[in-house]
Amino acid sequence: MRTLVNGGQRSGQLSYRLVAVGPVFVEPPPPPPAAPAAAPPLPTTSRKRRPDGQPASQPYIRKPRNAFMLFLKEQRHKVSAEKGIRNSAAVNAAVGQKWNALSKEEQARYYEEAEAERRFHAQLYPGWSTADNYGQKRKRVRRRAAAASRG
DNA sequence: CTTCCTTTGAAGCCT
DNA sequence: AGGCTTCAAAGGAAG
Repeated sequence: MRTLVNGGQRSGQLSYRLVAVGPVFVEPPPPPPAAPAAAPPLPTTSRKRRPDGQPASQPYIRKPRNAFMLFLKEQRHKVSAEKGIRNSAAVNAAVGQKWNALSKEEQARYYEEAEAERRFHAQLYPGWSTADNYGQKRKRVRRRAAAASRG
């Protein structure tokens, strides 16, 4: 269990109020197989656009990051400096290759951290689901080609 | 100013 | 049940 602080938030835009409004934290979370060393970071604010038509009083709750996203965030600066590339799309692709080159043991650390972040996120926002963010970004572009080419 | 690009993974949507 | 789509990060590029 972790104390909720207004950790990495800017300008106090997001506030995590964990007042005792209900029996939300009565049950302890399932014990993780391997206790995460560091506290999963709180969801950060996004520079991308806010949901349309939603009141600003309601903070935008972001999806928890998956294992690769954690790896990406950790390696982005290094790879960018090493390869001398600043374009994120190119950097991400390079990090993707590094990710695929990792052993399962090396990847395991990120999967565990991502799992811990998901649990923490679920505690922060018990009723939240990924569907809440559907249609909140982009213009609902059809990207069938991307899904098809990955198969 | 807003969306795209680009990656993998999670998860909801839709058939 | 399984394929498809969106969104997580992120910053230059494109519109």
